[in-house]
Amino acid sequence: MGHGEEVLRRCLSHRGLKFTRQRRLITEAFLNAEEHITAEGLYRRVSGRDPRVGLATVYRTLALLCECGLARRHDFGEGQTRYEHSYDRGHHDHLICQVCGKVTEFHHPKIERLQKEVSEQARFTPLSHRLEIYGYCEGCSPRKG
Amino acid sequence: MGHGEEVLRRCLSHRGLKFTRQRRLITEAFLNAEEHITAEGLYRRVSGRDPRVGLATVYRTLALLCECGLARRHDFGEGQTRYEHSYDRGHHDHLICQVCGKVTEFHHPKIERLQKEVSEQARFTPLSHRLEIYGYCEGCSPRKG
DNA sequence: GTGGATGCAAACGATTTGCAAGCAT
DNA sequence: ATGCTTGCAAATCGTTTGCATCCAC
Repeated sequence: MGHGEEVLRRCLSHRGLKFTRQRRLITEAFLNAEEHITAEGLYRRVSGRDPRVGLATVYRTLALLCECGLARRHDFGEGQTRYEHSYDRGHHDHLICQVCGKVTEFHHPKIERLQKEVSEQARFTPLSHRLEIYGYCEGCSPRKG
Repeated sequence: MGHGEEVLRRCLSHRGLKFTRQRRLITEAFLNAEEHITAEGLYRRVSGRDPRVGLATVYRTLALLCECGLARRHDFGEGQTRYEHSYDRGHHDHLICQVCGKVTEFHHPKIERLQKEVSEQARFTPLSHRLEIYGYCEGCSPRKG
């Protein structure tokens, strides 16, 4: 069992919740899946291994993973939520290609620092943030070639 | 008639579309409403003046306002889209209070510049971006008082 | 007059929930 | 045993769409 599942197990037992077969399957599939997976996509992956797992359980488990700090929700404007791994990963932001949908991550400490400055000026206590840059990735740029 | 409506009228006629009573009512209500209004909220406002306007038309008109550059969609994670005025307004970002839901705007040129830098490094062509900082506004801060 | 616009209700798609049965503790 | 979990189907909720009628041009 991977370390991520161990985290979930602890988080569950701490709250008097159970570590079931479905939760293990879904968590394992999630941790091994591509970043930024969809609930549907994860459901399809899990169904491949065990067709008895329901979509509702995938949603319920993803909610738990978020609460335990193993997943993070993202809305990239596609009409459905994407979930990304957040265990043992530093904070990062996203470049989103409007043509092919590719999502690239980046991290920029200076931007983070300036965000704190802005918050202070507004007497605002920042807890988290979300920075998304939309445009064309290298391959989809119209001025390519 | 305000300047914003004039913009819509031009944008419509340019595409062979019509400037109807409903579109005028909805646009006027939108431009006079609070920033960051919901389709439902705008519908309620418009219904007050003319109960014959349908919610579907509000949605359809908001889509037009977005296409004409008079409105901008935002998802603040409430489960419904909010629309903000974007005519004659510079770009800005948002501080969102997780307790009371208050949205404060800010603008920080240095952050914008750094975003361009990051994009260049990734060979990404930025078209727009979205920066949201979530936390506690002054009044809702737990360390208040 | 004509093609776009409207209202209504039905359709939609992602997500959530009620419930009886199942299973981890 | 106990009560949290599950699958299923039905419900929800914001948003979109089909269609007959209406109206700006």
